Amino acid sequence: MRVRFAPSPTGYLHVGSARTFLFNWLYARHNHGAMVLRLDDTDVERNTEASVQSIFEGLRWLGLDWDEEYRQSERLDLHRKAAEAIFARGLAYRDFTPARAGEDNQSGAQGAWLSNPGMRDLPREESDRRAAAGEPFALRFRVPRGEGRILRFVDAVYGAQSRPADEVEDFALLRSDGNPTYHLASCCDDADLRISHIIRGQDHLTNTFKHLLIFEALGAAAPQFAHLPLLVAPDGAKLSKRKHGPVVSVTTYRDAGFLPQAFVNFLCLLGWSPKNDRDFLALDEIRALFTLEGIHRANAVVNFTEEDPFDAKAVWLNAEHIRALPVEELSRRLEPFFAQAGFHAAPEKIAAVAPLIRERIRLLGEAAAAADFFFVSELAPYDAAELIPLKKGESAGDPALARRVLETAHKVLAETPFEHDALDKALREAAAALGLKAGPMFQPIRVAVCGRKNAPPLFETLMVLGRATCLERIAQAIERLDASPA
RNA sequence: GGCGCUAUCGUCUAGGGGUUAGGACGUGAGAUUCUCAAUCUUAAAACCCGGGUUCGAUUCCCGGUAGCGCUACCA
Repeated sequence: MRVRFAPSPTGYLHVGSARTFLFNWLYARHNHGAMVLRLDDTDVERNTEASVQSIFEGLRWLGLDWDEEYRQSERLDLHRKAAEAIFARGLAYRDFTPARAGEDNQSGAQGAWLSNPGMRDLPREESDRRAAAGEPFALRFRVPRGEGRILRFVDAVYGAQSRPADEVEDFALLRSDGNPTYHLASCCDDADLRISHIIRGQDHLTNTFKHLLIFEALGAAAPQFAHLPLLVAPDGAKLSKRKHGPVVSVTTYRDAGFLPQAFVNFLCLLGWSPKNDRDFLALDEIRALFTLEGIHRANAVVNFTEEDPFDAKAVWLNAEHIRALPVEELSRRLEPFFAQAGFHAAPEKIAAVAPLIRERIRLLGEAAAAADFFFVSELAPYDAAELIPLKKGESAGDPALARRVLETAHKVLAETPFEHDALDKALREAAAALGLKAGPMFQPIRVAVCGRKNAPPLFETLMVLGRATCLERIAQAIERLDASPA
């Protein structure tokens, strides 16, 4: 059992490509087969080495591996020889018609594949003579006509497919520069590399009939086919960089702080179902559960908007995976995101912070904003009014009360051991002594210490911050209160 | 235009001749907690349309419609 992923390196790794790789990988690993990575770089004009690197980078980030690696550009001899053999067998012919760049024949032209009349039936002597004279030509496959031949294959996802050969155009095998086309190169390599299952996007479903013809001309058995429903944008169009921007690049997800396992989890659910009502899945589980039968046939929409570039389910899955991570690993994942925000802290510090924010972030990229007060030496300015607890329905609180709370807190924190239970007990007792519930007691402290109302649980936060910082910030909060009007 | 593929809540999907059409995300409401988050409960939310087959179709068949794909010397 051998499968392959064959991207053309013309840009970064696309989420659709990533999913195709994933499905191939899952199939290979589930069935103990080989995963082949082949770079289909026959389009010299558009291929770049940078793209090759970004594909590798993306796949490595996903945590998916492969067993063999090839580049089509290094296999051109094979393709040309195959083309010659096909030509020698009379299964292809030279087409001397100049290439028509950008021209389309969607506008009602009947039998567009016959639009180079004469070429198919050009006498061999004339063809040879013109070729010898150096006239450029494309090599076209001579699709059987008028024989009533029906091309058939059974797709593992879409079922039995058939098409009369008469409806297949005489597609090109070789360009006029002598380079193989995708169809030729791809089939040659699939045959040569003994690929047993081709799992690829549904946009190739109709192309498969051409490929059947090529495999036959090559004298090779056709592999099994499984076509995958396409990933589309909310507007229904196939995801594309030009139309949809960076949201189609896996690096965008990575840089925003998706965990690879979460992203893989999200991707696998697009067009495939474990059929067990579960959504949160680890890679091992997915691999164990994966079958081609679980793939369904309709295109899947990846939801995103201008304001919200990530599918809500992807974000939720990421939050779930973040919570499932051991603290040490989460800390390790968080470190670069903190560093990027200018927070360079010791691993122990990050490990102490991580548990406090893990339930409050959905993307690793949100961590810095959620935990800034743990790292900065000086709190960003905040409104003193935040320090003043409000009763329900009240529009203005009592600054004097806030002041009393903070002064009490300062005293309590100066003499209480910075341990969870001790802080809990001491602060609650202080609240009771002031005739306050926990809420109005804790809020001023929280704001004083974090610079904002919404933050992790108070005692844990105080402990991570440490006594000195807490006392200093509470003192500053009191000053702030005094300085503020009203 | 031709050919092909597809069609279940907003989205990802399960299901399948008789079901209260299931789950998840998201959304609303409530509970809970020192805030936020998390968690729990709960609500609203779908079988594209028309024919046929059938005692009975969302499910099977046909047609329509819509979306997508292919129709390149792109892959």
